[in-house]
Amino acid sequence: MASHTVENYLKALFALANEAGEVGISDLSDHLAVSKPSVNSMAKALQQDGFLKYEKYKPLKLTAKGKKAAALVVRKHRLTEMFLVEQMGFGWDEVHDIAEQVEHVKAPAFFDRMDELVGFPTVDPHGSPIPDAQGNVLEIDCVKLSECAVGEKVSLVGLSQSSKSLLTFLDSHGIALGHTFDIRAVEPFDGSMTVVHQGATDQTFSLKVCERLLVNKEA
Amino acid sequence: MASHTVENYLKALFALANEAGEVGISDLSDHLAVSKPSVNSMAKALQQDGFLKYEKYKPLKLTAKGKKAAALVVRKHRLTEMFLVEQMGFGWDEVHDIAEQVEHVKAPAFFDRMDELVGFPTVDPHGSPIPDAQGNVLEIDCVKLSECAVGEKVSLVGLSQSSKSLLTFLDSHGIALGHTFDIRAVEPFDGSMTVVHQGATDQTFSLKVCERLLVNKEA
DNA sequence: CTCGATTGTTAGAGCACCCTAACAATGTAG
DNA sequence: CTACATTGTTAGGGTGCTCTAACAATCGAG
Ligand SMILES: [Mn+2]
Ligand SMILES: [Mn+2]
Ligand SMILES: [Mn+2]
Ligand SMILES: [Mn+2]
Repeated sequence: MASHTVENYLKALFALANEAGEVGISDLSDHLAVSKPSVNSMAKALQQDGFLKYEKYKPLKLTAKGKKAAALVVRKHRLTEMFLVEQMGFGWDEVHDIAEQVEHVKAPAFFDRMDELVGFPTVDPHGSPIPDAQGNVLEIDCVKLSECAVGEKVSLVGLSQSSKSLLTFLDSHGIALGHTFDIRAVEPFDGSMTVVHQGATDQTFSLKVCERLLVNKEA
Repeated sequence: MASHTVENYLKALFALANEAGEVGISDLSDHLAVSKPSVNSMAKALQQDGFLKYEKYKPLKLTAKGKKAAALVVRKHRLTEMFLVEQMGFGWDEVHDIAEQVEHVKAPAFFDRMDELVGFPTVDPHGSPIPDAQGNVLEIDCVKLSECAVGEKVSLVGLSQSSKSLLTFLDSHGIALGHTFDIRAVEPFDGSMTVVHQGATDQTFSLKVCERLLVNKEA
């Protein structure tokens, strides 16, 4: 099994590839808060173990083996988050840091039981998909709220880069997954949007917020 | 916070001191499956951090700080075991290895919630006491079954060194914590005991088994 | 008291992971 | 096409934890 450290590298590689396409040494260095030379030598080590294809000055590419290993760590992370929320009563803004550690436990039965107890979920508490036991990830069909037009009716299905502060913001506005928005107006100047939340209250969100809300049309 | 490795050393030190009194480098070496030179240098490091009093060729002695740190790891381990059994449906013979890893998670809220969800237990699934949040351990009043005499009626309150094979043995004989035994006979030749289990079935246990069953007189 | 077994220590090295300083390659703006 | 910013690499070193080989201290039996 991969070490705690290696698992975190793989997860970061996987996440960055899925949002930025190409992953460079610097991206990983920023994301993991580790120096570039450290990433560089880890890249060589991961290549050695067949997790990565690495060529000098070229973007890093996970191999099939690397992708699967990464997806399985993501699976453990997201199952843990789901378990923490559903079975242990934590808030969706409290679970990421705990899951960041629990994901490294080597005990398949532990995660299998979590899966069972929360009813084999397909998404985590932030709407991100949970890879299956083989490491396959289901793509979720959604767009950023910021890309929607006036008049559309959408429902919140996920978040892109759910940070603690975003989650707190959403909590304070009473917003949760599944809630609906009727888009009333888009301000051309700064891209802020005015919507009707849950068919009831009017709310205005900055572009920054709208870019991080992933929604599904046809509410 | 102490590293995964240091936490395991502290826990071993604590456990060995509580059962063997004096703890030597070799004891720890055996218990942790690590070479004696490794233990030797770790002893110096732990001394450096104030967890241990170390003098050449003398037994190792945990300081108050060391004892508290160790007890808090034990607390996390045993709360985890309790949680795994009570909330997740694992058997008492499956939880130790999982807890051995989960105990190293740095997230007080995680363990506090476990504690709450299982109702602030004082003993783990094997009858061992759970230290409190300050690191105080309650001594449990018990004796080995092997030290009891014919005619006594006792109840099982714990196990000394509960190994997987012991737990499996007990399971296969339908024995659980809280069960009662009427001591019918003690074989002078090999120390084996014949008892009435739960006031119903007759069973005979070898000395080896009887030495690991901790019981309470006056059932 | 002495010898041999046990236990503990030192020396020397390796592996995983991390760092800074210096330099090289790459890509882009002018 | 050059100049500069960005990105990546090498060199060299450090920490935590581990090991084996060799040697030293301690303890108990005879
Ligand atoms: Mn997360
Ligand atoms: Mn992690
Ligand atoms: Mn245990
Ligand atoms: Mn452990």
